Amino acid sequence: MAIKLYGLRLDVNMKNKFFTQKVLNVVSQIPRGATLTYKEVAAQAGSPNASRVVGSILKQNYDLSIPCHRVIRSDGKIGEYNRGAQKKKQLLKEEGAL
DNA sequence: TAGTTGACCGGAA
DNA sequence: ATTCCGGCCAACT
Repeated sequence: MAIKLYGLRLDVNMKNKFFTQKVLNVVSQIPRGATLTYKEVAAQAGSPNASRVVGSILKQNYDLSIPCHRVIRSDGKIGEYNRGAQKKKQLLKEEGAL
């Protein structure tokens, strides 16, 4: 559904490709040994309340050049991972991020 | 195009 | 410490 507001088309229920690109970019910039939370990534990408969406985006991404294992939950838990939560924990430990 | 689904978050019980 | 619940919003169907 599209809503017109002051000449702007706000598409409800439709994708925001800018957000997705920004998320991937932010995650790819996380240095070795550092971690960000899903919420922080969402904020960096311009949508502070879209932490859950960050997860679904990273879930879709299989590009190894994007270190999505460095994104963890704000409550201190590790969170999920494409190749298994154990693998994620192991990678972080190897980088000294734990 | 409308409805459903989560790699989440923060507060409440 | 641990579930439970409502809100969030791009992707999926």
